[in-house]
Amino acid sequence: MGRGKIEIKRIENSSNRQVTYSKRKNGIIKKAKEITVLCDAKVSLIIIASSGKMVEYCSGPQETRMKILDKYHSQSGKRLWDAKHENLCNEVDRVKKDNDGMQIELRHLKGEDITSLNHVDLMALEEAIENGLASIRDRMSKYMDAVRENNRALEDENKRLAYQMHKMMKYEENLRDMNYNNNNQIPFALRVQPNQPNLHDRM
Amino acid sequence: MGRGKIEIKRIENSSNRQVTYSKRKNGIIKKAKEITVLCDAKVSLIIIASSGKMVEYCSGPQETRMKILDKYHSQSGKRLWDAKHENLCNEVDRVKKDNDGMQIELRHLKGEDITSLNHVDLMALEEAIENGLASIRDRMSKYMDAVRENNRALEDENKRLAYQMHKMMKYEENLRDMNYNNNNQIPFALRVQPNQPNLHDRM
DNA sequence: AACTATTTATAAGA
DNA sequence: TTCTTATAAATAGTT
Repeated sequence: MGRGKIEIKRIENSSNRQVTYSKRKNGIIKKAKEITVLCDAKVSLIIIASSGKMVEYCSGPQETRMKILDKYHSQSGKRLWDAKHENLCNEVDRVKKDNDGMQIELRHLKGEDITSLNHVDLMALEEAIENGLASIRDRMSKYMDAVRENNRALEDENKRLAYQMHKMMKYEENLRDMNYNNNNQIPFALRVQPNQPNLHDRM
Repeated sequence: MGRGKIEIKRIENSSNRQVTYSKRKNGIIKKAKEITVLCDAKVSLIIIASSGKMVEYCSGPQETRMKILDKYHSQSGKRLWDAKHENLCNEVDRVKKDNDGMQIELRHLKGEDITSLNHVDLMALEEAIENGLASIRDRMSKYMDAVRENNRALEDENKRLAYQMHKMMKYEENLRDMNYNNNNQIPFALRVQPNQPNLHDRM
């Protein structure tokens, strides 16, 4: 119906196709409205262009479409909602399963509910926590290293000093032995205890 | 389009209405098929006569109608499915939201994706991690305390020893000054450096 | 988006 | 319903 007859097959020229789509889409919707009014019919019409854009017509208010689709469902016998319904149920189950798993993992990472874990689980959990706290641990362990190194150096120096003190005390005794005539100029308080007992037990 | 023009309003004559319905119904379905082929469109069309009889056209196989209705659902935002479906959809959304939240929390606890957090979030996260690792921290901090305490004690003793060394060296000098006649019995290597420089900088 | 020559749909009649 | 047919409507190609 136009200047020339056309075959009913895909219009290859893209812009022609687009124009024809627009015209015919309007035509169909107009027809749908007309049959609705003329004949008391109910119509649900949805058209989606190849671009994805959708237009729709529905006789009557929104709820009408639902009734129409219900009727379709019951008369065609084809599963339309059931399949959808089933898919949704499956998805809910799947996501809930994920949820439960993550909830447990979260509680474990927070140190809760870990009494029931066996030693393999615990090791895996420990590894996860350790990885997660890598940065904090890094800082802490570096700090610790510094403290211990300082500690060790102090111990070394301490030993050295104690050793020298010891030698020096011996020397002092020698001097005193060799010089009875000199009056004592070293107050007793200055005498050295060469080492402090039990210092290492505090670790 | 016929022998006479008609107004678009309900056809009161019942059999006329029925005839017109039949003709126009076929016309619309034909048009729907044509636009499907000509323009690559997707169409879902359901027509219900006032008698209740339904006819339908769907471009493509059965599953296409579901896709079309899905598209309708998502683009129009209008509720199409019954309450059961809606509840399921809501549940899926809710559970997925939970899922996402937990996934994020998990990643944060594992130290991932934390660059985007502001300082309040980070503090909360830190607190959670700290609580979770309370036992590990406890052990570590007790150990650390012991190390530091030992360190401090060693430092104190070190200072005390150094002070006494200092005094003793003075005393030795006095002794030497007072006894020029004695030959030197202290090798140079035994002379004490009273303290070790920069020891605290290692912290 | 408008025009218009044609095709197509269909109202009325049988 | 279906067929026919005159006529209204839709629209393909064009501007």
